[in-house]
Amino acid sequence: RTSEIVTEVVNGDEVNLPIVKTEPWTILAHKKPQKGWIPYNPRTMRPPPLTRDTKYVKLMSWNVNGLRALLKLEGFSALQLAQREDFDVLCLQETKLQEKDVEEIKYLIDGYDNTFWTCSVSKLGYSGTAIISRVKPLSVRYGLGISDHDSEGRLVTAEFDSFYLLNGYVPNSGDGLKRLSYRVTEWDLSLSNYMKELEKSKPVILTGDLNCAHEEIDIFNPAGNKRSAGFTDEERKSFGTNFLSRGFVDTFRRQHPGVVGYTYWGYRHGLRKTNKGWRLDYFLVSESIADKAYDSYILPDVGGSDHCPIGLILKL
Amino acid sequence: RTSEIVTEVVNGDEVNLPIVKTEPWTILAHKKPQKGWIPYNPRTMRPPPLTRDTKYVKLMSWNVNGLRALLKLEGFSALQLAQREDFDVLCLQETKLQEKDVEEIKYLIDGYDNTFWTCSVSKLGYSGTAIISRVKPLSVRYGLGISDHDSEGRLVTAEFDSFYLLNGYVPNSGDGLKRLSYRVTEWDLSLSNYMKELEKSKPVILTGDLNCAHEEIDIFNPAGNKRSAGFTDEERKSFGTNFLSRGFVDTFRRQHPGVVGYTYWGYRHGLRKTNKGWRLDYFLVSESIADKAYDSYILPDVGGSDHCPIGLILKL
DNA sequence: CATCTGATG
DNA sequence: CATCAGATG
Repeated sequence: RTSEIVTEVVNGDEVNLPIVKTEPWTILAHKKPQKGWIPYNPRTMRPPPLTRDTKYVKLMSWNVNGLRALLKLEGFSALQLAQREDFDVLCLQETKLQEKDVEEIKYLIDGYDNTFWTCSVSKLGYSGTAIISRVKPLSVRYGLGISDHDSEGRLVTAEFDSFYLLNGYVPNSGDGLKRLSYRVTEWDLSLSNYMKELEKSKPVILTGDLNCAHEEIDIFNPAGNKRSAGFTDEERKSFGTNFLSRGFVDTFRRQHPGVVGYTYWGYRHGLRKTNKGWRLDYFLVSESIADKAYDSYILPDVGGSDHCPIGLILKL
Repeated sequence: RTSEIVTEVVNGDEVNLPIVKTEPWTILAHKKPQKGWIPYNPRTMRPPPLTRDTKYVKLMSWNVNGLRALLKLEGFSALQLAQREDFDVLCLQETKLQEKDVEEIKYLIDGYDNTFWTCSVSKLGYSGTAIISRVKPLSVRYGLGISDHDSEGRLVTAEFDSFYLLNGYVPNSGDGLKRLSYRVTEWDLSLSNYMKELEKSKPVILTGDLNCAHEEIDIFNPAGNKRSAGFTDEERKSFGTNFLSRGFVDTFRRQHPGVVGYTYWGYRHGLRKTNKGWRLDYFLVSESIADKAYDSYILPDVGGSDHCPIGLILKL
């Protein structure tokens, strides 16, 4: 596979963007869009850049659906993405790395030498996360600290001065919803308990693929997906009770009520071209810092995975 | 993958050859070539075409290493190969088709409507053979008629007026030679018994991937492969006792003593470019018709598989 | 270094 | 329609 390489003028220079240029934000692909819903368009809906004297941190999150495959993609460059987006921390999900692969790939972006990886030990080449940071975290922990839930490498936490950053890949409920009850009653609950525990000492940020489109606005065909993994009532309710009701704010939705912004499009049937997607990737933050979220954004034009990256600019 | 498409002038017309142009015949890749050995070169070593008044049949055999992959190869056309080589019957091995795939692919070459397929039922997507013929055979049988050996779809026999044509894919002895004894004591023996049985009524032709390089001349590095599947003493001896000593003639070797002609080059390490190969594919014929073998040849320039096609022109 | 399957999403 | 693994050659 080759990612379509698009040449664009950035700051007066011609650069090759290591992206697939689909412009999904031009399309609102809802079966019955409610009145007032509009498509997310990063070109018009992002606030102006912060000035240099404002202290802030830029976080990015991306489910890469296999990091080795992404890095092999012709035209893709992690360094270029880092330079263009200028993030301080990059959180990856579904790296699908084995522990033996991590050593080779560990320092994939120059200048980001603090990297922390989880790998599934139960199923090889499955799941996996990474936190890749410019600055050294105060501490790092892997998993939930509950060995029952930690064999699939789904969570890594980095502690920074003013917050804990959790990078999670929530279990998919699977075909036939065979893992739905585990996912909702065990994983979501354990994760939110863990977050509440951490919150006692510092604000918490949870990012990653939470494998749930919360409301009808977050999925292109709500009616047709009521029993699809990621949009069951059980998962949506769990999202509400475990995360939102316990004091974590969905930063994109707070910033953009009534805006349709997807972060995932299945590979099958060219759903990305017609913007038939789901919003599965989030930045949730403790209520106490929700007002510091300056911009919670989506980069729907970055290809190479069935998910696109999302970002959060947090004022400090 | 793309096969390198080569344009060449054939009969005054420019045609795109659906082939990988490697010219292995220019190289004699023997560790210690014995005096007098020369590389096979189809451009200089093939006899002149038979005139139109001579009755003959043209048989071709090819281990395609996955027929669906071959057909998907950009630049490959089965019809073009058929037109260029003008064979009457094409025998394939390692089609790797499942029974459910056969229906779609069955009539892959216009004008060759008599097609007969075997598929492995024990291991899906493994082994498999086909006979694809312009003329309708008098009868067809699948397998050896011994159910123990017939679950892997390794043999198909077509009866024509003046011979039986057997198309076989002999079991590989495997890593660690774990199947060596089965292959030699069961398969080779059963196959040659079956051939002798058929021979009572008509001459027999066996073609296909016999998974054995018979003599040192048939492999680029004999010393290094004494315990490799396909060149063990056991397999070589079995080739001699089961086939040659029982009255079947290796037509290529009889026509070309002292000529190094390979039909297989492992994908690893670019062995094809340096002509480091094996001769694993054969046309063996009953002694009674050996003198009618006008040309037993190899087409080392046809790519798309780790084996190349071989052919036999048999006068009738 | 290819093919295939089968699991997973 | 992608990723990955593992079997096979």
